[in-house]
Amino acid sequence: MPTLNEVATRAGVTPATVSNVLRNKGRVGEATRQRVLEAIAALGYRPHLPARALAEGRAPTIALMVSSIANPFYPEFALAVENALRRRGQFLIICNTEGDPQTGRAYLDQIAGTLSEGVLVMNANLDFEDLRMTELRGAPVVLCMWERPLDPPGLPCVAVDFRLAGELAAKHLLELGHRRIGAIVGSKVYGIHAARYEGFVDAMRGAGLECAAAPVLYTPDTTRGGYAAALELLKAHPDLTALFTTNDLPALGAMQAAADLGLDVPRDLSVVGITDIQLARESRPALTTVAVPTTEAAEFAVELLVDLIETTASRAASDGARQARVCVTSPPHLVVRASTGPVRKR
Amino acid sequence: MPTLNEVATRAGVTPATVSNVLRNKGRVGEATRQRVLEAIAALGYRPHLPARALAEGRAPTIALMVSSIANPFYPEFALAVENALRRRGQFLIICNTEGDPQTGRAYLDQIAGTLSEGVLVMNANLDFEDLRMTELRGAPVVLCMWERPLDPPGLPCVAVDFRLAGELAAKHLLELGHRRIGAIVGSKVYGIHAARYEGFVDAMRGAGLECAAAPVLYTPDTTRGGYAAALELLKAHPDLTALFTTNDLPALGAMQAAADLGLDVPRDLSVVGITDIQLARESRPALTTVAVPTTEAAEFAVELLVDLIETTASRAASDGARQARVCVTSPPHLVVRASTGPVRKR
DNA sequence: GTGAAAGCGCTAACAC
DNA sequence: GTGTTAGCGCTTTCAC
Repeated sequence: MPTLNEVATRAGVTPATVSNVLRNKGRVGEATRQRVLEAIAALGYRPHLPARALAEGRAPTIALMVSSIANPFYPEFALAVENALRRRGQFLIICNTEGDPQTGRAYLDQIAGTLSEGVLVMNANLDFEDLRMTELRGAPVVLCMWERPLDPPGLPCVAVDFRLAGELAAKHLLELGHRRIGAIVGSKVYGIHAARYEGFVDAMRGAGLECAAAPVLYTPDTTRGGYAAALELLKAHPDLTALFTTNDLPALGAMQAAADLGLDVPRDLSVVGITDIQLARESRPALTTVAVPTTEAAEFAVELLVDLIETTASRAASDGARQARVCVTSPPHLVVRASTGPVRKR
Repeated sequence: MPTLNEVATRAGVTPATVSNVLRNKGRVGEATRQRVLEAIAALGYRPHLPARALAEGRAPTIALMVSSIANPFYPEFALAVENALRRRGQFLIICNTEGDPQTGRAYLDQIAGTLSEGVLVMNANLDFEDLRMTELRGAPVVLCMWERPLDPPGLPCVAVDFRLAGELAAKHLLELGHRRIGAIVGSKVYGIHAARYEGFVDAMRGAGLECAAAPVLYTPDTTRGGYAAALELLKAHPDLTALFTTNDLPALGAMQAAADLGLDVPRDLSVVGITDIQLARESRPALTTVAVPTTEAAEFAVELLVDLIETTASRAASDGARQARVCVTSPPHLVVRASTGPVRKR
């Protein structure tokens, strides 16, 4: 591979000039610029990114930490992130933590601040301590889907009003006349679905329904989890006419469970989810859900991260204790499809 | 961030020694080793990956080119790749080409051989010329899911016997007594589903059925595509009792179309796919499909790529025209679920 | 066993 | 406008 030096020799200039041409910095005469560009083309020169990273003190990649890229929601998000990064000439490294804080830490230790300029964190079950440590080491961190806009985590984040999402889902069911509503809450462990459930509870209370009356089940945030939970819930409470779930995957699972129990969705049972992943549109019946602005969140996250990287670079670790920035997306909104319908006596 | 040099000073040795300790190379006295390790721990030293990459002449990442990481099959594959890479201390960069050769080329130009030591290519609609160019530049390339083990592409690849997959799917339908079978072939454009269809045709011929009799439709390799194709096929040929599709996504779409036409799967219509993505298990009815060894393919691909990287590094571009290696996975196998059943007069 | 020195390919001050 | 000079943080021969 040709180096910048060889380009310089061939064009009869010094490396510095080639570098300037390459990055449109410094003043370069039009004639020289042409000669340099010709040399670059002739040699097929391409900048060596690690060398540039070393010299600049910043690498052209960012890391996206997810528990598993195979979870259907993450790829949609990752795609949006990659797009935003590509526009800025950055590259995306995918880090699967497998929900294990140790694996996450190992990744952070290895690449944060060296190979990766910054870190994007989707629900990956990371230690907040590790993340703060990462920040201190000079690699900005952004939490990608914080659920409580009003209750920031002490780390920069993109916040989505998931409480509202839960509320909208619940209100939709209430408006359809449902009163006996079961709730399936994904991943209590990670603690990220609490706000959604709160929104649900608020709406129920608002309708004069004491929520303790509604059966709740906590379950892993997967189709399988939703399936099992729905089965259990529906067997224990045959009078339920609707199921609220904190995520689309469990909702999809719940619909399968209903089918297996011989229940027709939405005639016998209404099901509503949250997020609006691609699958929600494609399931039969298509899932009614509260759509979350995924792409917007991804773009905000990248924007915020890049911003932090710039400022971190400039202020040379002056005031560490500054307020962590939080960036709120536009609100989630209800998408009515075929999985919900008016309540019906059975 | 502390540097290797600082570690050396603190431990009272030279950088070379620290480097040796770090990589277990060269002889280092046990006492010194201890002092160095202490210094590393005390300072919280972590190697600067770009610097190492520059010095070693090789970066610790590989690039995975896919048309879109949001396509449900790729994340499963990407997960397996990431796992295999992580075990080897390499990192994964995701490159979405959006099915556009230009975008692919831009990626290759930027990172192949600089940021990325090698390139893994999933069906990403890349120019083979660009790939060969990439190889010449010193960055090995591996095609991840070549469909014809017997007909290598002139690039190193992991081959899966997709012709057999098609054959198995067809034979399954034939054994169930189906004779009027429609075929939905995904993405003729990319040319990657031809072998699957060939296998289907072979099996049909083997059963004494002239295949021209079976209606075929080419369509994008998506749920939506399968949906539209199935709708068209079933309307034009109401006598069809089964649908063969070259991929799971279109198969899933076909099942939706059947449902929307009031057909019961599998009573009125059997549907079979190829691949066995996660969704296949989770759909209702669960999809009968021919499972492809995804994880194995991912592991083979990484192994092959790493191998090529080593040999490329050692033989200093001596014999360029060597035979491209092809690595064949274990054969696909039929997974019978609920979407296929015995033929029934209607 | 450990140290000294050169260099990987590039950027960034500053001098001319 | 363009060249000169130092590094960036690490690995790697080769002396000692």
